Amino acid sequence: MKYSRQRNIILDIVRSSDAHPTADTVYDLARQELPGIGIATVYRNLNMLAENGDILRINTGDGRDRFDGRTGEHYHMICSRCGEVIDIYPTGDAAMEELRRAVNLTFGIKDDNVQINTTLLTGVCNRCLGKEKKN
Amino acid sequence: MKYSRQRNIILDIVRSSDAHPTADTVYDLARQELPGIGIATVYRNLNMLAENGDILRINTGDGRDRFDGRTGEHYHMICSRCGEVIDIYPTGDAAMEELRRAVNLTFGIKDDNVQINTTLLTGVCNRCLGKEKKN
DNA sequence: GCCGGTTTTGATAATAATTATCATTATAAT
DNA sequence: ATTATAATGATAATTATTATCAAAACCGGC
Repeated sequence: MKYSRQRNIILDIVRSSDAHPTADTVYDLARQELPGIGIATVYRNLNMLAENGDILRINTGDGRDRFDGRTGEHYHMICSRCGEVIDIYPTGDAAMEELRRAVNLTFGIKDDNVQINTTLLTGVCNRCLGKEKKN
Repeated sequence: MKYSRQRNIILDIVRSSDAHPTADTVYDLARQELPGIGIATVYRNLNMLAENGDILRINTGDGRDRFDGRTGEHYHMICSRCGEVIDIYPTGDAAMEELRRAVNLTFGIKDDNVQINTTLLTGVCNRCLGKEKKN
C-alpha cells in the first residue's frame, strides 16, 4: 500500500470522528480539505483501510455501511428507534472472558473458530428513551 | 392482512426451507408453483411476513437479506469463509439467561431495552473447516 | 351471484449504495 | 531523472430493493 494524500485524509476523518460516519459523510468532510476528491476514492480507501484493519466496518442493516476509527475491542448497539450506532465497551478483560465462556456454553461451541460480532445488541438508545418519556 | 395465494406460497417456501433463502431464491421456488408471480410480490410479502413476525429477516452483511421460517429463539453464525448462515440453538433457557446476564454485566447494561442480536457470531463453518484440513 | 370497497398483484420505472473501468496522475525505488 | 507500480477521479455499471399504478382478486352484504 502506497502513501497518498487522499488516504491519509480519509483515515484522519474516520479516526477523529466519534459518529461512525457513512461513506457519504466521509466524502463531504474530505471535500472540505481536498475539494477535488472523488467519491470512488473514498469508497476505495475505506475498503482498503477496513481490509487492513486500520478502521472497522459496521453493518447497520439499513443499507449503508458505517466506519469506526477506534479499533480497540468494543461493541456496538444499534438503536431500534433512530438507527444510531452506540459504542459499548466491556468493563474489563475478565468480564469479556466471562461473556465468551457464556456464549460457548449457551451454544455448545467448543473450538476457537468463532468470535462474537462487533454489532451484538439492538435496543433503544438513551436519547430516544428520553424523548419517549416526555410524551 | 388478507389471504392471498401468493403470500401463502411464499410463507410455505420460507417455512419449509432450512437454507435461509434470499428473496431471489424464494422467487425462483415460487415460480415453480406459480409461474406468473412477480418479483415485487415476493419482496412485498417477505417484508410483510417479517414485519408480522411470521418469518425472520437475517442481515448477512453481504447486501442481500435472507429469511428464516423458524421463529423460535435461535441465533445465527455467519461463516467468514463462505458466507453461509449457520443456525445455533441455545442449550436451554437457563443457559440463555446466563448469557443475558453475562452480556449485561460485561457491558454495564441495567435496563431491559436491549436484546441480543439474532446474528451473534462470526466464524468458520464445519464445511469450510473440513475443506481446509484436506489441503 | 353481483356490487362496492379494499387489498393484492405484476410489470416496470426508480432509487440508492457501492463497485468496475480506465485513462491520467502521483508515489517510491533505483 | 527514469521507470514501474499504485492511486486517483470521472463516470458507467451493477445490484438489491422499493415505488408506482392500472388491473385483478378477494370479501362482506344484499
